[in-house]
Amino acid sequence: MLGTDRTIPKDERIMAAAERVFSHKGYSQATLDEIIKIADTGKGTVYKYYQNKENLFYSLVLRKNKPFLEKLQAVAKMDCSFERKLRDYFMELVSFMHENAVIWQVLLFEMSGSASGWKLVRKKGCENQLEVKVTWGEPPTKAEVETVKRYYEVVHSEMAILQNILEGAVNAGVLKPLIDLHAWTGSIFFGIIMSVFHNSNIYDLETAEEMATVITDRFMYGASISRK
Amino acid sequence: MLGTDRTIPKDERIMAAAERVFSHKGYSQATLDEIIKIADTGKGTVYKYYQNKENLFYSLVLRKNKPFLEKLQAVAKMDCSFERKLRDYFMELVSFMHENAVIWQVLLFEMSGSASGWKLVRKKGCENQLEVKVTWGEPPTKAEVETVKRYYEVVHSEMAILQNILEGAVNAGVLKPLIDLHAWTGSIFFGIIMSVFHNSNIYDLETAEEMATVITDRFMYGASISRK
Amino acid sequence: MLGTDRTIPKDERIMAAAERVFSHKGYSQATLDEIIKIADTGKGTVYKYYQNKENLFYSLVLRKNKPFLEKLQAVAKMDCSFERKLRDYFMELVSFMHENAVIWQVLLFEMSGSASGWKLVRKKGCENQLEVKVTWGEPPTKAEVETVKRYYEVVHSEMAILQNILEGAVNAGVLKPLIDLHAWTGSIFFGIIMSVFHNSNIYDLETAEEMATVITDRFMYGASISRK
Amino acid sequence: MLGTDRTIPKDERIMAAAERVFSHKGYSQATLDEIIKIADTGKGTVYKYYQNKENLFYSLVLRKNKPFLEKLQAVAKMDCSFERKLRDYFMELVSFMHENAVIWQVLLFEMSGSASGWKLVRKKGCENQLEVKVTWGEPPTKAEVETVKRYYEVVHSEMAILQNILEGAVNAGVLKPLIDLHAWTGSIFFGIIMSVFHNSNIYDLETAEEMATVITDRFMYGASISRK
DNA sequence: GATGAATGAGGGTTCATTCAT
DNA sequence: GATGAATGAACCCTCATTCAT
Repeated sequence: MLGTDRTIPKDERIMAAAERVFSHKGYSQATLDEIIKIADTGKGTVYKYYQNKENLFYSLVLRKNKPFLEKLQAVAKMDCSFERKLRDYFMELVSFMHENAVIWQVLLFEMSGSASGWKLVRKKGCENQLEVKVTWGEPPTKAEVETVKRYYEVVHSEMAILQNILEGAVNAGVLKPLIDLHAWTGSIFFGIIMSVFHNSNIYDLETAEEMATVITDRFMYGASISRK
Repeated sequence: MLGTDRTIPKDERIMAAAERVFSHKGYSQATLDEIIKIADTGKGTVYKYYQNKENLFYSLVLRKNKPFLEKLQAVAKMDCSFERKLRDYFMELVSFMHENAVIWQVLLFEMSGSASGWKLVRKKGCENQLEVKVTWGEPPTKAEVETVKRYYEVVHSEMAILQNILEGAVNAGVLKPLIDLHAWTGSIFFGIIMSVFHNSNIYDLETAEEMATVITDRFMYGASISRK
Repeated sequence: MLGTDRTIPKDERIMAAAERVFSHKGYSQATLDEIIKIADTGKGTVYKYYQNKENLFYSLVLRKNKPFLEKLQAVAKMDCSFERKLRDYFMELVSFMHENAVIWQVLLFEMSGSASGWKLVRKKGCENQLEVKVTWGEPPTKAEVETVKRYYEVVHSEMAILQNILEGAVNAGVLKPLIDLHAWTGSIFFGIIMSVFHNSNIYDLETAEEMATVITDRFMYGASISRK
Repeated sequence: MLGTDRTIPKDERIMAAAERVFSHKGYSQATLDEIIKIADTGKGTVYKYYQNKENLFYSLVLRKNKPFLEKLQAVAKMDCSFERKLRDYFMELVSFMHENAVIWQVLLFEMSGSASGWKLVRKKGCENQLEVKVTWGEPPTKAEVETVKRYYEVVHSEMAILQNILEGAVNAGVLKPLIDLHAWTGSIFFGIIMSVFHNSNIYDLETAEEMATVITDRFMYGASISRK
């Protein structure tokens, strides 16, 4: 029981319990009852610190994301070869996603918003602006948009760093010019994530490292034996 | 109303309605009430043809997967260049995943099994065997394992074909030897899927084609400007 | 137990139980748990027939109001002296309000809307139009306005008949011209209601009759044309 | 923030906050959280000075009633015509009820006691004695009776003064003899209150005055000795 | 004494599943 | 066989009240 340790503040105990439950059950299947049971606390306490279930989840995501982002930024700022930089980024990504697989799966699913009949799409040309695109049903409320936007920004914050690294490499003449850099970034980013999600045998540092190396190499030089 | 056409058997009307609803709402948010309303049938009828909600979802997945697999197999059997084959496989994958984004997202989530405290992992060396790996809590019942296994196998059936294509190319000396071919396959496969999930701007055949070409090219020759 | 009689349909059993509970506890203090216990039914059943608690209450009000309105209308259409007509109207009002004291008290309280920071006010000059007047806090949602409007209309339907009777009398020269007839009507109407609410000793037909006579008499010889 | 002024004692700050909140939200919708936030005090403090929510409400009622009663008594003691006295009483009543509409509405509702399956009824003939009349369910506990009795007495204290005025006028031969004076008093008293509750257009002194005049006039020339 | 973190019973509401018709 | 009325466990959330600090 996580909650048994009375020295840890309630809000942290709740957060820890939430992490465990969301990690195991995903969002919809997770229940506050289970969380408070693990945190050994009352139901009202959760609502004191976190407004509601969604906010608890979001808080968890933010909390996880913060140190992760810092690591990624540190990588981006490193003074070293592009290839090294890329490899390190991938390493961090692989480690993190392995540890937080379920939660980030939920995050990505919610972020896509597709299950609600609408999406957030970057405005063409103006990539910082997001616009709501309704595909069916009722348009979302402002609050709903805000929620998805927050999720979107979490993921985007992680991707943006990769995009920067790639951009730098293109400008430095190390990479072929990439049209639609953003799409490329997404493809790599999501590709790695999904691989991690579905390869549970990567769970130690060594394999993570190995995986990062392979991915980097493949990204850089491709799989073909011949040259184009 | 889909169900109005009385000539169509009930089970098919239910299936069609289920597709519509699951595609829109995902699994948890989908309700039988909405499905039967669209199918214009009684609630008991659903339980007659499909044991329960989960089974209905699975049946839908199977039904969608079948023609998709056939297309992929046709691609694999084509007598043409590896590159063409790859490109065509990607095309089919992109189209299909675009059309069935929400359902397959659910499928992948459920398949990961982590949502229940345990996973299915391929036995090292013996890749056809799956074993249950409990990460916490109670071990799953046989029925639960069976459920996840079924999802796993659906996805695996799609990936296997890609793996075959790659394997052939390696053997033919067109591709560099790929250690852990399975992991590679997963990486590519999931990378594409995720890109599709999160790029709503791919929605017509033309862009799908373009995307497939780019992916193929990148996979084959990499992004580096120089040769290794 | 009201619900024991299996021959009565569930929705009527629920309605009967709701009447009992709302009559006893008012709106806020009434709980669905108690209602379903009395109705001997499941909680979901309530939501099948009535969308939610508020709707259940409103349905109850409508159901009570309908026969009451018919009686009042019958009185208004009677071919007799104005005084007789008025007395009969009062009689019906007194009986009804005695029987449904708590429910109508709730109705009037909710209708006033004052506890929500806004009111429905008749537009000056244009008495059929209602407009929202915010006195403090957030303006109400459309749904909230609609709810209060419905309550308002129930009460108004009862008052309108009295107003008609009075108007007829003024036109016939039996009553002094009454400026702001609507306010007058309200004053009389609410005065009677409140008297009933707080005079539990009026509970038989005889006293109701007596009370009606007294009220009529008092009203007439203040309002009668023939003096001052 | 009402509570910011540190010179005012806590209990008064709480009372002021309670007035604001109960006036806005009614009883059930009012929360202690909002009250203590406005009062800028701790939750425990409320329970120190006032035992519980109900008691806080009652204390508020008493506090409001006291100066009001004094005004009414002053009116009753005035040395002037009955008509003037009546008009002034009405004026005070109208002003007060307008200002305290929500709180007094709650008060009247709770006072009726019917919300709990029993009522307080004046013993016939012996009007000062109250007896409990159970209409259904369990009889109330002594404490519950006491609570309702307290509310009853607040309202009665206001009505009693009107009754005195009327009684004096009857004895002085200004008014017709009124059988069941108490019922009459209630009818007038509650009639005015309800009119105020449901006429939000009375909100300044001038209209209050006007209203009082009209009511007086109407009452008088129906009740005046000089006719029929 | 004053506080406010913590509580948990209880509220309205949803929905997969059952079973009598 | 097909139905859909009925169910009730389970959900998220609120808030009056307590009590350790």
